[in-house]
Amino acid sequence: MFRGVNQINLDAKGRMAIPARYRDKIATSCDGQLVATIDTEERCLLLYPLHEWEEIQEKIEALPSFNPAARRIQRLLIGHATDLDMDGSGRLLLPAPLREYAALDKKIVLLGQGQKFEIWSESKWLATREEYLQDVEGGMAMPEELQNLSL
Amino acid sequence: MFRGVNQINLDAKGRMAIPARYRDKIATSCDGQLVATIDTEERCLLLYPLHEWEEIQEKIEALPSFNPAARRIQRLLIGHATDLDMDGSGRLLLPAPLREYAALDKKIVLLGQGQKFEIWSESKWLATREEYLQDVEGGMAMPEELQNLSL
DNA sequence: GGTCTAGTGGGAAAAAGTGGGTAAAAGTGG
DNA sequence: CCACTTTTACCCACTTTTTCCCACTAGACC
Repeated sequence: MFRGVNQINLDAKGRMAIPARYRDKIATSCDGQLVATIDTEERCLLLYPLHEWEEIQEKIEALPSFNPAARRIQRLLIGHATDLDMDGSGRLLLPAPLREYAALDKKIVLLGQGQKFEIWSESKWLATREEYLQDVEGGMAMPEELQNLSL
Repeated sequence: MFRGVNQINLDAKGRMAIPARYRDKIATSCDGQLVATIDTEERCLLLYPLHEWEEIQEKIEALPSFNPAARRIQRLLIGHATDLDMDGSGRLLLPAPLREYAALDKKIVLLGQGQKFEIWSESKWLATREEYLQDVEGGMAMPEELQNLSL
């Protein structure tokens, strides 16, 4: 399980150094093979260990292909999914199209999210986080399961 | 399984270089033999490994031929299906009629979509993608299978 | 304060992409 | 049916990009 926020700098070639504390887990769980794709609701990227992604892709491909909404999801998610390998120094090269989608410049944020990571531009992440906090404060509607959660 | 976006340039002869990361898979799975046809819903092309296409063609041929809608699909899909071979440098020559249908000029995009690829003109793909993202944001109606998908 | 490790940058070798030229084949006309 | 023209396909060479590796810096922990 991945968790935590990490501020990371992209270098001039678009590479990001995976924080060392995740490297062993990634190396053992998927031999350094990851898949990055876009998040369709927010302008950020999702980063999965290879086998996690393959399960998801199977589910997406199994959707009825005559359904327009399903076709869209297939095009967006599978269409943007890109295999990435960690290099010898524990870095990932994020392809230009994905960097553009998420507006990643030098400063980015890597968010651990259980089975996957999310990659945000730092500025976008900070803005979105503020927005979320406002919503919670404003008494945003919550599903019942959430209200019964004891932290 | 194919996935990912690839920006590709057509050369003056209408050839497109298949990205190297797909070549091995194509060479082993169908000995470099592919079939391209049109997508009837969007102005893009579909690219299948030969045997994948043959299964699809059998299904299309089996449709009731007295049904006008079925006849249309047969004429459009089978009618435009064209055998293509990778050349020694891993390139495909896209025939002029197909290029015209999908409005392919120099800059095109190859989208991995599981068992097949889609080929788009770059400008059309970017426009369509924006449209899709808007729809997702706007809470477009989704099939039940999709709502239960956890990514 | 020294050593080790994570992070960063850059350079060189290899591979991928691009273009063009030539030979073969197909099509056309006499 | 033969010859000529045009198109297609195959191959080779060059340029650009990518990938891999090594070295340096900075920070942390002993």
